[in-house]
Amino acid sequence: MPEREEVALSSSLLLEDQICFSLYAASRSVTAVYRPLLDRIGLTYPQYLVMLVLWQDAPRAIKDISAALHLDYGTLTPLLKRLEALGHIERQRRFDDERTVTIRLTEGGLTLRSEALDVPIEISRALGLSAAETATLQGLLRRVTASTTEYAAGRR
Amino acid sequence: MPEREEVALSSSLLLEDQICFSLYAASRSVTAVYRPLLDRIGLTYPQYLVMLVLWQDAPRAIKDISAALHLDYGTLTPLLKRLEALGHIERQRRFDDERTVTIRLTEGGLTLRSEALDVPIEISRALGLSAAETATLQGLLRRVTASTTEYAAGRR
DNA sequence: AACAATTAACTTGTGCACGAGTTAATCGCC
DNA sequence: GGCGATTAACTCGTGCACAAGTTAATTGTT
Repeated sequence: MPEREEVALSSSLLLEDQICFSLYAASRSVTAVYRPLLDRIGLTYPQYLVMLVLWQDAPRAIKDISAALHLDYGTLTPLLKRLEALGHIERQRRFDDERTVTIRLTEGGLTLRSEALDVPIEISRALGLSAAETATLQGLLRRVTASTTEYAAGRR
Repeated sequence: MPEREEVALSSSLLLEDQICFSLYAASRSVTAVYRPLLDRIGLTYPQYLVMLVLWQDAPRAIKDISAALHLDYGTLTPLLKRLEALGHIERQRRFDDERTVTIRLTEGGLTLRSEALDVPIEISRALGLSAAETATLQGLLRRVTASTTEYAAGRR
C-alpha cells in the first residue's frame, strides 16, 4: 500500500481519532439544542450560564463570575453590559473597594429563573443518555478539564 | 430553610449539575492546550481541523469539508481564505459544476502535516486519561452528538 | 425549450472567546 | 507616609460560529 503513510499508533492525524474533535462537535451540537429553548427567554447560551451563576448566588463580583465560568473580562464585560441592557442585572461599584464591580439581579432577572426551569429537562432528554452514563460522562469531562487546566498552568 | 427554593430533582439549575457546562468548559480547556502547540505551526484550532480533513483526503469541495466538521459556509469561507493567504491551500472552481469550489493542498500545506504529527501525542498526554477511559469518553460524546443532532432535526 | 426549485458558495451582522495593552484603586514593604 | 507591585475591570483587535439574506449555476418538470 504505497499511498498510505505509516504513522505511529498514538499520533494519528485522522479526524475521527481526535478526542478533541468529538468534544468540539458535541459541545457545539448541545449548544445548538439550547439555542431555540433559550431564544424563548431571550438569552444566548453564555448569557444563560452567567444567569445560572447569579441565580445560585447574587450579588457577586465579576471576578467571581469569571472564576466560576473560567471566562475572562474581555468576554464578560460586554456580555454583562448586554444583560444589563436587557434589564436582568445591575452593576455597582463597591464602596470599600472601588476596583470591584458587583453584579446584582433585578426583579426581572430573578423572575426569569422560573421561565428557565424546564430547560434542563428538555436538554437531558435531547442528550439521550441514561443517568449512569450522564454521570460517567460528567466525571470524565471534569477530569479532562482538571488535567488540561493543570497542564496549561505547568507550561506558564 | 425558607431561603432555598424547592425544585424538582431532574431540573436543577445549579451550574455544576449541568452536563452542558462540563462539556463547554472541557472543550474550551482542551482548545487552550492546543493553542500554544498550534501557534508553532501558525494555525488556529479550527484551521487545524480543516487541515486534518484535507490531509486525510484532498482535493475536496467546500461542501465536503462542511459536512465533515459540521461547520457552515459562513464559518468556512473566511477561514479558507485565511488558509489560502497563508499559502496552505488553493481554491479552484470546478469545470463541470461552476457552483462548486474545490480546495487543494499546496506544497506548503502538505509539508505542514509532518510538523503537526506530534500534536496529538502532546494532547493525549495533557488529557490525563487511560486509553480505555478515552475510548469511553469518545463513545459517549459521539452518542451525545448523534442524539442532539437528531433531536434538533426533529424540531425543524 | 422554459422556468420554478434546488444547490454551492458568498456576504453581512451579532455575539462570543481570548490575547495584549490600559487605567485606576489597593496592597505591601520599607 | 510614600511608592512599586498587584489587582479588578475595561478596551481593542482577531478569529470563530451561526442566522439570514444574496447570487449564480444546475436540476427537474412539464
